[in-house]
Amino acid sequence: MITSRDVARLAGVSQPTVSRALRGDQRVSEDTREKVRRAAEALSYVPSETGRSLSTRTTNRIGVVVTDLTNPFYPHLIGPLHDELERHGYRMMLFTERDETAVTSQRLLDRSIDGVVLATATVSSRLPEELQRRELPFVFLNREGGGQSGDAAVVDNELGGRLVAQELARLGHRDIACIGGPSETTTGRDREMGFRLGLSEAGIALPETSVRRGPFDFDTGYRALEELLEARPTAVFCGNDVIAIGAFNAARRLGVRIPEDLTLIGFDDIPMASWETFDLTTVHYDLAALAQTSARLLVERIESDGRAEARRTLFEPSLVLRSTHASPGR
Amino acid sequence: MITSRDVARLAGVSQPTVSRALRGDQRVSEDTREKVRRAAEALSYVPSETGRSLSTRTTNRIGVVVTDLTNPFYPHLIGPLHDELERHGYRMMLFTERDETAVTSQRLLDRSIDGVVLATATVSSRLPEELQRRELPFVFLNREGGGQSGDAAVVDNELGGRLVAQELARLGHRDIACIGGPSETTTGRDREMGFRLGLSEAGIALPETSVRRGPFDFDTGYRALEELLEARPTAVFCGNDVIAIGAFNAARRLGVRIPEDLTLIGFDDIPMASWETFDLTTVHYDLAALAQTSARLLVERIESDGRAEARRTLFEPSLVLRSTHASPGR
DNA sequence: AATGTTGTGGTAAGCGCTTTCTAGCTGTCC
DNA sequence: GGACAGCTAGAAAGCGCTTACCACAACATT
Repeated sequence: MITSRDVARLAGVSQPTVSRALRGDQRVSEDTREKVRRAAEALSYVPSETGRSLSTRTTNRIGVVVTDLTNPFYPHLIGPLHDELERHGYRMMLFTERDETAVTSQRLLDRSIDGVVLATATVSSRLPEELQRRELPFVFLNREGGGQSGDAAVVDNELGGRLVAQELARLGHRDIACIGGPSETTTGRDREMGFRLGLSEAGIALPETSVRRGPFDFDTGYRALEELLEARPTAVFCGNDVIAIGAFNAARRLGVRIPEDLTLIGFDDIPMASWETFDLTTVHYDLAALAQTSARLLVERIESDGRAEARRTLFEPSLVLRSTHASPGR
Repeated sequence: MITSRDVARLAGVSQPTVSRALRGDQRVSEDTREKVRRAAEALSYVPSETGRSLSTRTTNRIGVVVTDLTNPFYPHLIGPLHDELERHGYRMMLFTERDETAVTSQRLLDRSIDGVVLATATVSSRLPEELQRRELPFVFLNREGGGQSGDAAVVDNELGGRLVAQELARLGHRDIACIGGPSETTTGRDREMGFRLGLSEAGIALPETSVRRGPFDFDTGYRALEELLEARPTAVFCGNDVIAIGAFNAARRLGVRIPEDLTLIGFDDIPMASWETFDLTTVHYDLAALAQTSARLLVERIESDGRAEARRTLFEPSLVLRSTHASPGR
C-alpha cells in the first residue's frame, strides 16, 4: 500500500509536506506543491481515509437508519439523500433498525460516522436519546422521535390528513375507514390525527372498528382492506401510498371498483402513485426536497459546533386529485 | 470521548489489556476480563472503529455501487445484500456510479472499505480493472463487467431470454418486439441475445426496427412502447420488470388491452410483478438469494487471502406464467 | 546593523486502537 | 533449591494521517 511517506520520498520532501501540499495548504510553495502532485500521480497515491479520520476525528460519513429497505417508499428518500450528502462531501452508510438499539447503536456510536439521519424513528425508540447523550448529531427525516427534539425535516402530516378528511366530506362520504401507519410513529399518528380532526369538524365519526393500522407497507393495505369492507365504507384513507396501493390491489382482487365502489386516498405521492394503473389521489409534498433538507440540516449541525437551536423544517402538503376518488353511491 | 485508556484507568489495568479483554483474548484472566467489562460498561465505552481500522488495516465495510437508487428494482437487491453483509459482520456503504470512475474510484480506493459489490457495472466500466489493480476485492452482482473476470453472482440471462422466446413462439406470436436494457450491460445484452437466439430457433425474425433499448427504468418502457406499436407487434419482451411495467402503463394510456391486444413479458419477477394490477408474466429467479450469494462470495474472497480462482454462481431462471400473455389475434 | 516579518517546510507529537516483545509471578520438576 | 515452563499483563511500537511548533532563509523596517 502506498502511503504519503512513499510520495514524500519520491518528491524529496517530508511526509507532512505531502499532506499539506495535496490539501492545498497555503504554506507550501507552488513549486513543491507541483512536485508533490506529480509524485502522487506517479504512484497513483490515494490518501487513507482511515488515517485522516483518526487524526481529524471526523469521517465524512453519515449513517442513515431505515427499517425496511425493500419498501418502495424508501428509495425516493434515500436517492436524493445520498446525492445531497455527496454534494456536501459526505458518504452514506445504510443501517436497518430492525435489530433494535442494541447492535445498531453500537455501530452508530463507534465514531465511524459524523452524524445520523433517522428516517425510521419510532416514538419509543431510545436511539435519539442515546445519540444526544453521545453528542452525535442527528436529524429526523420524515418522522420524528419521541420525547427528544432535534433537527427535523418533516411534512405537515396533520394538515395532510385534514385535507383528505375535508375532501371526503365535500364529496359526501359519511362511511369512512382508515388504514393508518404504525401508531408508534409520528407519521402514522399525525396523519391519522389530522384525518380524525378533519372528519369530526365535518361531523363525521370514525369508529375504531373502521380503523386498521400496521407497517407502512403493501401487505398492511392488502390485508386490511378486506376486513374493513365488511362495514361497507365508501372511502378509505391510507397512511401512505404504499398501503394505498396494497389496498388498491386487494380491491382489484375482490372485484371492488375504484372509485365507483370505493374511494381510495393515499399519502406521499411517490412516483408510482401517478402511474396510469393507479392514478392515485393522494397527498403530495416535495419528497426529494424533504430528503435534501434533512441532509442540509444535518451537515450544518455537524459543521457548526455552536450548539444552535434545533431547527424544524415543515413541508406543506397539498391534495392531488387524480382518479381514485368520487362521490359515494354510484 | 471515552477511549480504552479511560477504561483502563478505571479498571486499574493497562490500555492494551482493555483491548484484549474486550475482544476475548484468551490471555487475560477471567477476573480482569470481568473487571474491564464492568469498567467499560460503567463508562459506556464503545471502541473506536477508526482506531481499530488503522491498526488492523481492515474496516468491516463494504461498498455497494449502483446507478439509480430510485429504481424500484434495486431495493430488492440492496435489502437482502445489506442483511447478509451484516450477518457476516460488515456494514454497507452506498455509492452511485453516475459520477463515473473519477470521483467514485477515489472514494472506493481510499481504503475505507474492504471490498466492493458492483451491482451496476457497464461493460465499458474501468472500475473492475482499477479495483483489480489495487487488489481491492470485488464481486459482480446481477451484471458482469467487461473484460475483467471476477467473482460473480448472476442469473442465466441468456437462458431467461430464450425461455421467453420459446413461450412466445409456442403461443403463436410472429410479430414480436423487444424493449431491451442498455446494450452496455451484460444483463441487457445477454437477455436480448438469448431472446434472439430463441426466436431464430423458432424461425422468427426480430428486425432491428422492432427493438428499443434504454436504462432499466420505467420511462424506457413507457416511451418505447408507443413507438413500437406502429409496427403492430402482438408481443413485447421487456429487459426487466420495471421496463415492462412502464410499457404496461403506456398500454393503459393508449387503450391497448393486455393481454388481448398485446402480450407483455418482463424479467426479474420483482414483488411488484405479482401485484394484481400487473400480474405480469415474467422470468423468475431468486433475487434475494442472488444478492446473498454475492455477499458471501465477496466476504469469502476478502477473508481468504489465498488468491483463489474466480467463482461464478449462475442462477437458473424459470418462466412464471401469469396473465399478461396470450395467443395473438383475439 | 539590529530587529522584525514573512514565507516555507521540517520535527515531533498525537489520534485510538492492535500486536509484539518482554517481564513478573506462580508453580513444578528433577 | 534452582531452572524452567506457563500464565498474565505491561511497555513500546506502529498503523497513516494532521497539526502545533519551531527553524531557517530572505527580505523589509527603523
